[in-house]
Amino acid sequence: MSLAQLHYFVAVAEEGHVGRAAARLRVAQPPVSRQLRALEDELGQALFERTPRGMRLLPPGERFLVYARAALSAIEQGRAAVTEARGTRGNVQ
Amino acid sequence: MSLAQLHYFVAVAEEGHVGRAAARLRVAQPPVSRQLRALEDELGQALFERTPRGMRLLPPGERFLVYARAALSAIEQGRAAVTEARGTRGNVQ
DNA sequence: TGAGGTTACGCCTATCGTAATAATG
DNA sequence: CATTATTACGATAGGCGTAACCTCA
Repeated sequence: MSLAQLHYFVAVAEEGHVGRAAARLRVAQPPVSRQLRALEDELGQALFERTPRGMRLLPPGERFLVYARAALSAIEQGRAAVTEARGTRGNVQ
Repeated sequence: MSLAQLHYFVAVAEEGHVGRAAARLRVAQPPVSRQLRALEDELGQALFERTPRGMRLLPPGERFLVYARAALSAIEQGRAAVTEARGTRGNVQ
């Protein structure tokens, strides 16, 4: 699993469309499609249903989405916590 | 930032020692050392103090540790949530 | 037959491990 | 001078983009 996979997964879940997700991510479609499949392979579970109209989340995908967002959010918070720390690093001892 | 960097960071924070962290991660020392530095570079902030005895967390590192663990934990929970879903995927519709 | 997703393939970047090097108490 | 971290370097693997292909209503 990789952070890119989580980002791609969330984007596709939100767009319901690999093409739009890729555009939003400023990446070509194939990487998104591949990483999505790799993620499903690793989890041993399909996360999306493929339809001629796009991608629809399956129940396992819905469940995973919650934690994918949580993980990405934690990382952003961590980044912010460290960045805000600039100037507070007096006590290096 | 990568998940490997987060794993490496947490291991080093817990071990206080790149060598032991690497052994625990079943990886050579250099990758751990490099990824740690890359992480610090990306965050624009030192996370550890280097001593001849090993590595000690600096305040920004302490702050980041909380969120790094949260992110990794969320991923594990996500994995579990999907895995447990096996057999519950009746309503694919 | 058109909209959308996937596979093939070549290139490029990133990461690893071994070995050598630096730093510090 | 021993312990620990870092840098050099060659080899490998992973990921991207373009282009071609498949599928289904």
